[in-house]
Amino acid sequence: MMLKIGELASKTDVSHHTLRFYERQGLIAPAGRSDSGYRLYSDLDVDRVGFILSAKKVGFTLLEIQQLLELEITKDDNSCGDVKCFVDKKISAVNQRMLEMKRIKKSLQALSKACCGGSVPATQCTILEALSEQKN
Amino acid sequence: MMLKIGELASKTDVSHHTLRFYERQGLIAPAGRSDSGYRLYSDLDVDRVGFILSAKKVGFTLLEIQQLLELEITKDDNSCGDVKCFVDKKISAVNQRMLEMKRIKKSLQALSKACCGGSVPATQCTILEALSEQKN
DNA sequence: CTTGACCCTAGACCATAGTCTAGGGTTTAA
DNA sequence: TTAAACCCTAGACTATGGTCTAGGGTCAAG
Ligand SMILES: [Zn+2]
Ligand SMILES: [Zn+2]
Ligand SMILES: [Zn+2]
Ligand SMILES: [Zn+2]
Repeated sequence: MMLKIGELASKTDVSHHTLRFYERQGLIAPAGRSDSGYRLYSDLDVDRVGFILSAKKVGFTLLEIQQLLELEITKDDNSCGDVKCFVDKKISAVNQRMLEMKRIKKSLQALSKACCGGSVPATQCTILEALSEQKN
Repeated sequence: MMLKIGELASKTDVSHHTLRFYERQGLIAPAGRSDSGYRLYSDLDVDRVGFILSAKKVGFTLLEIQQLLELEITKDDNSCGDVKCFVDKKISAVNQRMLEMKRIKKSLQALSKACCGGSVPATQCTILEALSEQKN
């Protein structure tokens, strides 16, 4: 019933290095310790690693996951609105980054389009010229 | 005609810290040094900082900018095709990242949609439940 | 001749998410 | 009893793009 770190590692496919790293980051702590100081994890801890992995898959950072876990643990004192708000803020941040990436993509495509791409020397390459242009 | 680092910094809006950092990264080197060891920059160096800033704006990393500068310097020996290929590879990478962001955005939106967002306790919050779900 | 503004090098520090090593101790099985 | 396999802590190291400090040297004006 209690797992040592190596067992948890193979069960969750998270390395023991990473599990200890998550512990230092305050994401997970073993349910107890053996007499010799070995970490001992319970089934709840296994679930917790699952939560962390799920949250990572949807793009949350470790800090955000820490906050989500806090919400989870104290969920009786939090409302659905609190949790949804947390997710919606993340959606906004993701949207922001996507807009920036779209801008970048368009700029790059414009550069690519203007370049002949031939085997002629790049002496007059429009890409290099565009990047060299002074915007004063 | 020759600028000291502080002058280049205010001219380009790049801090002297960052200029020295770029130098360590091999992006730019002063045209010369004064007797007392001060960095002295030429007009070409000003252009070079402009190139770096332009390339940053379209999303290139410092390593990529280093490679682009290499292309620029040896442009007589490179073809337009080489330069365009470099940009197209970057576009592919950007597309990859955008796909991943879209996946994340959709997941987050699905989570948000399923949650009632009300002021009821989050004890049965579908978001927390979805993240807790085991995918074995 | 001192003050302030500038310059120098070398190196520490920040976030982010780990990975790995050194140098020990423990457990288990042959 | 000894070797393998596991565990422990503490801390270094990776990439990325800087920022900042410590502890000096230089230069110009008053
Ligand atoms: Zn061309
Ligand atoms: Zn071209
Ligand atoms: Zn609800
Ligand atoms: Zn909810």
